[in-house]
Amino acid sequence: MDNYSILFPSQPSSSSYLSPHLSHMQSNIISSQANTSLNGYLGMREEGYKKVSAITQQSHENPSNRTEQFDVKNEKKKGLKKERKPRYAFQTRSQVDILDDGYRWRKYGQKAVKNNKFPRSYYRCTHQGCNVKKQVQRLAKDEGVVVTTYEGMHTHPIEKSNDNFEHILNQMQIYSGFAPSFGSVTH
DNA sequence: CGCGTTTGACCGGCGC
DNA sequence: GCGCCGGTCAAACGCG
Repeated sequence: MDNYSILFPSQPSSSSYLSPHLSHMQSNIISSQANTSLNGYLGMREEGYKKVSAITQQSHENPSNRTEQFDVKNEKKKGLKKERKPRYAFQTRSQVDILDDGYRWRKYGQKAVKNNKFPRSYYRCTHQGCNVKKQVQRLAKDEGVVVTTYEGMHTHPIEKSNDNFEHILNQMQIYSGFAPSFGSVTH
């Protein structure tokens, strides 16, 4: 956790090691809604999503309930494509992939990424009724950089409230206008 | 025993 | 239609 620092997308990588001055955290948040060139920097395919609707993440997709999934399929048959929530990407310089952010995540998949020797991991928030997902992936170019992509927003409080990273989270929420999950590391 | 991870299978979309 | 690709499922497994 000592080497948590932010890589600013708009800056050359010359001085990518920064002390964690998290008041600048918002610079690191890339919204898929904004459709800026920053997405290109991340090499993500946010623009490839067909529908970014502003629906709240309701339980239209219950992992443990097969019948509900059938409903979703029915919906799709009516011509409704799978709706996508906006996604938010972070870049963080860290040795470890697992950035504990105060929420509880359950890993549900891992896939190899093309042109990247590192795999991408898929996590889902384990909170009841919370369908927030995130993907964690390491940059092929710079293996010191971890890209975390959040999908959806938490509608529930953080479950852990540990050390000083908690107030950092608050900072982020203030600056960015949404409630990212990021922060404390269980040490 | 409850919860989280691992990992191959599966599935839908898309390009050819 | 077929194969690739990104994403998800779920059974088996691991661990406290």
